[in-house]
Order: sequence, then C-alpha cells, then structure tokens
Amino acid sequence: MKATVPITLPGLRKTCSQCNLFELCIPFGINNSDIPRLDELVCMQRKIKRQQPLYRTNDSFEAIYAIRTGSFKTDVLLEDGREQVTGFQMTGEILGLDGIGTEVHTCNAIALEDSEVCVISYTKLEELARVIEGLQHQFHKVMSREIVRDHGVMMLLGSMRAEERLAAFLLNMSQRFAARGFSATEFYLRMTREEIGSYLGLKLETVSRAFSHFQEEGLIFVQQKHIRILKSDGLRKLILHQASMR
Amino acid sequence: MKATVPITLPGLRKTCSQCNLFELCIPFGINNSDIPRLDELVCMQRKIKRQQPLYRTNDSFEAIYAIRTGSFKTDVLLEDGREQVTGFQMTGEILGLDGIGTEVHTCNAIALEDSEVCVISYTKLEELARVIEGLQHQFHKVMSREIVRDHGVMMLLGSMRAEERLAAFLLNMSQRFAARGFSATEFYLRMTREEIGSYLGLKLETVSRAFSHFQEEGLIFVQQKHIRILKSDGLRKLILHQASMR
DNA sequence: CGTATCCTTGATTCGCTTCAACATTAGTGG
DNA sequence: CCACTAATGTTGAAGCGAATCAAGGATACG
Repeated sequence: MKATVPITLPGLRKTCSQCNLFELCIPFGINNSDIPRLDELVCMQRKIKRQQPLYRTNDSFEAIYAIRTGSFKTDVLLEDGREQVTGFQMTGEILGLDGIGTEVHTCNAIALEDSEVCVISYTKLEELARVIEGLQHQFHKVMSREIVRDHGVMMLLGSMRAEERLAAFLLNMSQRFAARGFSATEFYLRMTREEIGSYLGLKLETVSRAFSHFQEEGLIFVQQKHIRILKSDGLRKLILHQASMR
Repeated sequence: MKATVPITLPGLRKTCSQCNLFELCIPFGINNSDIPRLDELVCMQRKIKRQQPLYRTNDSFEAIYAIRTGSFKTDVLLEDGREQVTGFQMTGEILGLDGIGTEVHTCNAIALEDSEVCVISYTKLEELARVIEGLQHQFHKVMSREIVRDHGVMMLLGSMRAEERLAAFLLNMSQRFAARGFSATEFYLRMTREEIGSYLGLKLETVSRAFSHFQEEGLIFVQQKHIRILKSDGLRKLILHQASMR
C-alpha cells in the first residue's frame, strides 16, 4: 500500500520554512537567507497508516524522512523470527539514515499511529548540502547524534538491569515529549509492552512487572499506555544507584 | 596479528593517495582526478601507545581519525563506574564520529596496542566534501554504516543469548580480518575477556566458559588470545538455530 | 457489543552472574 | 636471565534475576 499524497490544502502548510518542527529537524542552524531554498528539499509528504511500513528491509534507498506528525518504530528481524526494535521516533526526527551505506534499507520503519512524513530526496539533500554549509553541518550532526543515541542504547542493553532500563526509557521519553512542548510528566505511549520489551532486551512480562513495581514505589502512575511520572529523580537515582550486575 | 606496515622511507609515506587501506577508508569511491586533493585531508598522523586514549569523553571535537596501524576500543563510562564497550576498531576504520553532534566526544577511544592514526580535520573534511562529490557521499556512507553496525550490536545485546553473542562476535572479527588480507580462521584478539564481555553484555567468566564450550564442541581452538576457527558454519548455525529466549 | 489484542499477575525454571580458588601469562626490576 | 608480582584467564559451586509457562482481566476497535 503506497499512499504518497502531496500537500492537500492549497498554498497552506508549506514546507520547511513554515514548519513548527524546524528546530528539531534537518533545517536547524541554517542562515535565514538560505531558508527559502530548503523548500526545494521536501519533494513531497506521505501519509502512513498505523501499523503500516514507511519502508522495509531491502527496500531500495532513495530518500530520508522527517516525521511531521505521529510516531514510528524501527526494527530488525532475524531469519528465525526474532525481532529487535532499534528505536522509537517522534515528530521532527529523521528516519532512513540506515540506507545510505548500502543503498538499501537495513531495517523496517513502522508507524505506531497514523502519521505523516516529509520525503527528502537524498540526492537533492546531497546537492543542497554542497551549497548550503549549514545544511551540510546539520545533517552530519543528525547522523552523529543517531550514533551517540545508539551507544546509549548499547549501554542500556549491555550493562543495566531490567528496572534500570525501563527507568532510563521513561526518562528519555519524558525528555523528548518535553522538547516538543508536551508534558514531561504525563504522556501516552504508542507502543506495546512487547515493543518496549524488544527495545530494552526484555520480555513483555518483565516490562509489565517493572511498571507495576514503579507504581508500588510511588515513582509513577501507570494505566495501560497512560503514564504519569511522579518522582522523576527517583527514577534517575534508580539508574545510577544500583550495583552493577552484568 | 601483524599490521600491514606501509613504506617507511623518508619523504615517502604520503597520505591517502598512497595508503594501502584506501578501500576501507574515507577516500574510497573517489574519482582518480580528485585523489591528489585528498592528501590535503590528513593534516597529520599521531601515534598512540597501548592503553592510551586517542580521545576521551568531553574532549572537544576537532577531528576524526582513520586507523593506519593497530586497533582501538571505544567505551562509555557510567557515573557509578560501569563501563560499556561500544566497539572495537581495526585498520582503515574511522573513529570520532560521535563528536560531531555535540562538539565534544561522547566516548573514550583507547588503543588496544601501539597504534597510529591519520588525523582528519573535520572542518577541512566538510570543506572538501562540498567540492568533491564522491568524498561527501563516501563520508555519509561511513556514518550510515556505523549506524547499521550499531543496530547489529543492539540485536546482539537485545535478543541473543551468551553463546550466540560470542559466535556472532567471532564471525564478525573473522570477516574483518579477512577484509584486511589476514587469515579469516586464525587470529589474535587484542582485547581482554572482560572487554569482550562488556561489549557483549556478559561477564568475563561467561565469555571464558563460552570459549571453552566452543572448543569442546570442536568449533574453535582457543588458547588465551589466540583463536583458530575450525567450523565457521557451526558458529553460524548457532546464531540462527537456537530458540529465542529474550 | 463482541472479539481480538494487550496487559497484569503468579508459579516455576533456567541462564547467567556472583563468589571463590587456582592457573597461566606478561611485565618489572634486581 | 630469572625471580617476583600483577594482570589475565579458567573452572567449579551456589544464588538470583529474568524468562517461561499459564491464567485471568482490561481495553480498544470494527
């Protein structure tokens, strides 16, 4: 199912220069004089229904995507059926960077809710990046931050125990919601326990138990996917205070 | 492992255009006509003694590094002392990409043996990348592959069991040695059991036991850091054949 | 409103960690 | 060059944290 719908309302809702996600996205840090040229970048927008893929492993790589509305997960599937969720992405974040190296995508990007992305032709991006210095630099920053983020996840998976991982996950989500102008203490998680578990290297039951335990401790209030953080520094302490296990 | 030492005659030993690690490194894929210009890239070389850092967390970011001889590990330290090794790097591979996003390095890069790196000024690289299209693209590829590699590690840490992780690690090392013209079946590991363990999210004892078990099974011959792979497809089967656990 | 999906909780099992002792290798200085 | 010592690696026994198995409950969606 391919739903590559271009902008609908006439004239309205231009591209980068009018986008409110500006400072989270690729165009950040570009000189005012160059901003109009950015609008060349986004050749179209595309709507993805919940549970549908934006791209799949082995799809040929042509564009990267900036999330305009909604959210996604990326995952890698092993031949024997095992799934590893490698990340959750929110508005303003970039998808598809995995494809540059091999010319094909190396993971699946699945919408967690009905979503909309800006399609950024990679060829065009490279072209513009050669002309607009700020764009080049910002793009490199986005890639670099992705690498750093991944190192954080490796830390999580490699040397934290179950409850520490979940605490780190919640704090990370909280911080990212806050960066988008939403509440840092109360939010709705679009992913299932199983997806959280896969991301954190845990089984869904363990995730569920950890949620319940945090609630018993008065750290959070949780009801299904609704989360309210009551003691964020309690969660923070959890991460650093516990003795090493692995 | 004896590194492929380049010509040492004085004056000689230029930079990229004469380097035998060419096709593993940044300059790969650049038009012949542009190759001479690459030599501007490497402003100097630097020697790092075993156990010494090439850079440390919070060092200000100025350059990226291509390994000319030797090998490194990168690691992230948590405040409570826990260490997570995020990667092992061999000749021709690039270090320092983590620093672009934040202008400071976010991990430590430590030499596993006496090593030598080419220092690539990041400013210069951006400049040249704007002029040499192939360089720009190759640089993006290097970053993208780093992201993909990290996803592989997340898969490893998140959904494989101990022996699968070690098998995947050995096959990966084997493949990388082979790509550098060394034996794929017999090599010397520069890192300790503890470092392997940290990388794989395991304790050193578990790594040691897994090595011993592989030997009992006739899959490898192991004596301390010397490894000989006897049945590489046996190791491969191990990764995919075992039932899921996590 | 019914049904599939998702979540919670309990009991049991198992893989890896932890603790401990010893073996081997590498590095140092007399 | 060898004795000495620290660092690294191996192996065994016991404990624990998370997985597995299982059942019931809540929620969302068509």
